[in-house]
Amino acid sequence: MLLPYKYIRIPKTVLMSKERLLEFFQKGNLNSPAIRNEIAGHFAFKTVAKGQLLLVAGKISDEYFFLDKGYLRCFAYDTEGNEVTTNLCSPGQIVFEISSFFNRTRSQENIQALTDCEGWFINFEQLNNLFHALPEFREFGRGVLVKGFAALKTRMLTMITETAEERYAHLLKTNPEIFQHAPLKNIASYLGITDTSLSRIRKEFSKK
Amino acid sequence: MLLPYKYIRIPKTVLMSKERLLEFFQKGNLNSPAIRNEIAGHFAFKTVAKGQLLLVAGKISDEYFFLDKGYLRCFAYDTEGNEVTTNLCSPGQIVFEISSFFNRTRSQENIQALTDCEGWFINFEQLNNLFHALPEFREFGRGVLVKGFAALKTRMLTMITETAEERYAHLLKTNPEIFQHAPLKNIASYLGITDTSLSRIRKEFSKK
DNA sequence: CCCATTTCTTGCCAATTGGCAAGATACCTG
DNA sequence: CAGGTATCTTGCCAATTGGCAAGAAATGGG
Repeated sequence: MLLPYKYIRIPKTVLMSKERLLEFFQKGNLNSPAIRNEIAGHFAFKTVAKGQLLLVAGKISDEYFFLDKGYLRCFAYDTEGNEVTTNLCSPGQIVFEISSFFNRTRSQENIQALTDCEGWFINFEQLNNLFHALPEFREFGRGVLVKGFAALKTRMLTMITETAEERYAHLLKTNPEIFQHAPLKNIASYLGITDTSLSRIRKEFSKK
Repeated sequence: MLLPYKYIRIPKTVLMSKERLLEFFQKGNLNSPAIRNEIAGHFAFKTVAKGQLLLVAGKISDEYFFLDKGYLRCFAYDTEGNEVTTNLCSPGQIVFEISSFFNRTRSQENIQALTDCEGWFINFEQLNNLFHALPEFREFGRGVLVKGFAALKTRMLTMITETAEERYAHLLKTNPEIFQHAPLKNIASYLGITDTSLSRIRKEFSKK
């Protein structure tokens, strides 16, 4: 029996080239092409369809995922059970739940595809082996953590020092594409406001 | 000529024992006493008098500092030049500015002693050498970053989901000692509110 | 292409938080 | 221990943000 068409179709856009993964390594100061290729060889291809979860709360994050194409969001829940978008991820980033991944504990967060996504992943054991085998890759891996940490510190500072409208204006300037891919209600909770307030802020903002 | 007394006096409480540093290593899964001692051997003693800066904005953070006694705060500036307390640090923690330290860039933040402090530090070069030499210590070092990252993520989530009063109540419950050592205006900006609002929240809160 | 569902906007009003300034309190230094 | 400085509190009022509900718009699945 033939499988239904939708199960065997591979979108034409899926080229499965590690080009951008290798570029990402290069930007992260992995200067030896041989080492970049060696590392990339341990990453496997993965797609996540729009709406699907790359990580489900309660499970252990075991994919250190380089997002090649598409957009993802991370979300947790508040005390009343409402979803709160904790991060919005664009292509060219590593996406995973740091605490669950490295401590091997159940994740508090979910990671969901906002659009159809493609990328490359490696699991904890293989990543750790590579870290211990390759000093350059350790430095690279630390750089990924440091960059993420610094970004979150900056975001926390803006939560303290800026108004909702200023945070909105800043996101619109630095990450305009996300508005094409994430629902406004997700962007609202990411900015720390309600969707109602974001709607009003956008209305005011468009007048200027 | 004799030095004035205050320049040569060493407080009686300064025992300069690495006891708590070694305990901290043990809690961080460094299970070999020999390795713990080896690592501790590279840390040097340091005091910071109340009000003094462990790190000055514009300089490169080069001290990975284990806070043994006392309390520290990290602070940055908003666009109008007002101080914003970005972190409050209690004994038993590693304190440094991650981005400046690992990227060797100028710090945006200051680190200031809220009380007289004592602790142990190691510089970037020595720390990095130890990381490359000792796999266990790398895991430990990663654990320090992961823990700090996770704590900041939790704090960001509370900034989004909780009211100022709830954040205050939470800090009072989880870190009551800090109220003995940090001025309320620092605690206020750490909580993301003005000192005026914190004062009112405390007034309301004490009624309950 | 149509219907159901989700998302977004808007009006009305309330709750939260902030800004300013004055007075009270605590703290440091000589 | 006295005076100056920094911190904290409080009153008054304004700005920001939220809650709810209804309707509009967009989206997705059959």
